[in-house]
Amino acid sequence: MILRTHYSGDINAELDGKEVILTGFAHEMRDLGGIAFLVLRDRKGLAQVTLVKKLLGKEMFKSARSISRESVVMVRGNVKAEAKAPRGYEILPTEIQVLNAAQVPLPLDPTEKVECELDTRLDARFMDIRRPSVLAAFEIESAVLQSLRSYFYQKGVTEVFTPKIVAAATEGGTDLFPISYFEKEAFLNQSPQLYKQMLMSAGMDRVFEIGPIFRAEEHDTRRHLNEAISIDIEFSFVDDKDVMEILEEAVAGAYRYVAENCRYQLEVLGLDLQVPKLPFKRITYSEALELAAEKAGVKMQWGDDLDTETERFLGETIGEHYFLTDWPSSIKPYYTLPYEDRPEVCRGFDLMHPRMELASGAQRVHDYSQLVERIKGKGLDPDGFEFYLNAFRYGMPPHAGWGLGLSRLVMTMLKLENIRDAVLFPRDRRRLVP
RNA sequence: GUCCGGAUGGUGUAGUGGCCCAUCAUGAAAGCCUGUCGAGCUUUCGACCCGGGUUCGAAUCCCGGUCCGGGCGCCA
Repeated sequence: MILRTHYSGDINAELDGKEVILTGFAHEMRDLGGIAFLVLRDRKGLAQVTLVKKLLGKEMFKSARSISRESVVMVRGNVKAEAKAPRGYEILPTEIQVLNAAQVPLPLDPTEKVECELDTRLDARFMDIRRPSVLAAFEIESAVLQSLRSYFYQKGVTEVFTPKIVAAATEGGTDLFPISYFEKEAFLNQSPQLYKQMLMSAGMDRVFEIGPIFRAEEHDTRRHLNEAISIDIEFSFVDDKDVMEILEEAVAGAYRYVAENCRYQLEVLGLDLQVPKLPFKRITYSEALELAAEKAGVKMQWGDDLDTETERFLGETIGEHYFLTDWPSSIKPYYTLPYEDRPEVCRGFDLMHPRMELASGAQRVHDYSQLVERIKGKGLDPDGFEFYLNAFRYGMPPHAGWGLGLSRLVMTMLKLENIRDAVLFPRDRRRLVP
């Protein structure tokens, strides 16, 4: 039993005279006395239901015009082409049922006439998402995922899931959330990194995973969350340059897919989406440092991680997506492969949007002894990595991969101010509910 | 963690010592209106984050707390 024949957005004047059943929320009511207009909203748009007192009779007219905003209603009626109606059609109802009445007052205004603060919106997120521009962002996020998945499948990549509950801090540095796992202590995984590498040793050759990652860092910015969705790939028998091409194609492909398939949502958001041009610029870490020193007088030592100021300067100067490559080995993780002829530089890269980092990846170390040395060099204990290191002892193909933040991709694509706008129920330093 | 800013009806706001039993918009309730499309008009309802202090008088100034926003830090 499906309680509708059409979505509002699917109706057009060509259905003139046809009976339809629409279900959705009572968006607003404009009552002119002898005639009233009930605007019904569902996820594809708005439909005007015209209530004419003479046609409906006093009783039905009276009860229909008293429907509270945001109540869930079902309308059965006939489509009528009508020049005076928005979008050229209206519904003349024969039956109106309130399936579930909404209480008043509402926690926020779903018609978006009145502004609403982020905190208020997140507290009443279920209703916030009823706002068309909020919903549009999440529908676009779904389209981005669809685009990425189909791109990976077309490239012959196998989709996998790796554990989110893990035994130990796998990479050092970042803080993990401890959880209780029967009689043991366990953690929420910060990244699928070690597992996707192990799958290279397993001969899976090309894998991708889209799933949650958890960071217990106490950061407090518009672009960080403690739970995020990461898009990860790992390919065998390729190098860093190859996976950078995969990355830029995946990102540009997502833009293209959204531009072609999410016209309604982009219109709701008032966006004219420009598909980024390929290939993205490649800038080495050293070049970035020089650029920042020359033009902005930013003084950073070679080997320092780029601070926010430098990152922002580079973004403004370059003005489009770009890769930062050839990082100092000292500031990239142990699994990043150093260049053979100059080991102080490594084959790690970041994909940058002018506003922020979107992804990072690398050619990986695949030699067991070298990996052990790199782990030691970072001040970590190889014993803690035994389950991981074992995969390097019996034939590990050379491999490379990256991890891309889904919410950051959507946030930058849609020019959202805060990453919380790109996550349904964000988890940050303070927010655990809803 | 730190620096800056903020907290006023359900929502978004105005108000920096008396003009405020608090402004405007939206909303809610009632009424008028047959083509609205942010409909219009009339009436009504609904708020100064918590605690302490200064003062004849505090939404407004001071102290403490809580919460929120933004920047930085942190972010393999």
